[in-house]
Amino acid sequence: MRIGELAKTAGITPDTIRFYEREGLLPPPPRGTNGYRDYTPEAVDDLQFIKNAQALGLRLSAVREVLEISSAGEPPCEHVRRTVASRLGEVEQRLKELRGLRSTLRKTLARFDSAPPPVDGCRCAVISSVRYSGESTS
Amino acid sequence: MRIGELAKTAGITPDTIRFYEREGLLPPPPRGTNGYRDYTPEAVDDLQFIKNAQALGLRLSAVREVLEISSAGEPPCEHVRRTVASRLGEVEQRLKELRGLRSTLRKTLARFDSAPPPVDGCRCAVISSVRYSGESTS
DNA sequence: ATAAACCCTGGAGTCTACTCCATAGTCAAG
DNA sequence: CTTGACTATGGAGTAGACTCCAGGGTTTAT
Repeated sequence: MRIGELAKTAGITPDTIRFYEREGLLPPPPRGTNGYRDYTPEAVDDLQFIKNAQALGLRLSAVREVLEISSAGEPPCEHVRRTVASRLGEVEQRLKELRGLRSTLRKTLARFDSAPPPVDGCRCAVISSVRYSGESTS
Repeated sequence: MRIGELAKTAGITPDTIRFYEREGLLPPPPRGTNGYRDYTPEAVDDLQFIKNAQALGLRLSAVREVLEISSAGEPPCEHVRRTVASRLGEVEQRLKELRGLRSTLRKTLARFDSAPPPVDGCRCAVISSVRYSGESTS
């Protein structure tokens, strides 16, 4: 099948597929005499694999690592397990941060209700008095 | 004071201060005859204000909005309140997503324990069978 | 006087995962 | 045959918040 059909089947765009190929995430398919990529149905699974990995919050670089190990003949499962475990750690850390941030935001909002009326030319007394507990935010 | 001293006091780098100035987040200070920036102690508060806003997870563009409103003579408090409230909504949404992702990751990890031993040349049965509930992840 | 440490500018690079573009060749339908 | 839909390539652009660099002037301490 051609790239457009594959894209529609996988629910992404041809541009993304070509991007994955450039990035080494998708094996380059054979080409027809016109130069068009000619995919086998396997490519759908390849793309689904990438989507699944992304759904776990893995980066494309992690996917590439897995594929490299895999194409070296090793079963990449142990590597994947470690990647997933490490990702879980990140997510838990992030949850902690966000809970702290939520608390700060709530307190900040509450402070607006008890804040003195704004003075002309002031910056914002509430923000100026923010005290935060967490670290990174974004 | 000069930029290096201000930077040290505020706990950031001179590069970041110049960046803020370029971005309109920090008023350009007067210059000495040598062209060096010459800050008043107020600049420390200005930087602290930015840091506080960032600690609430606000973007620099939001900070800039606040400063623009403020320098137009209006007290920006109501705008800030709405910004903070909206940010709280984002954070709560993100918490929801991350809890979903954490659950998926945990289930995925658990599946490694009950997975059949890896076969040579396999991609990774566990990832291939991921079923996710949440939407965005990153 | 000389070296270390500071300051200036404009501009490019970082990271991630795409997305869009121009230019051009190819194919299918009417 | 023309029109429109598809494909190809290489390269640039996006967001966000910096960070680093080259190439040059200045200050400070020894």
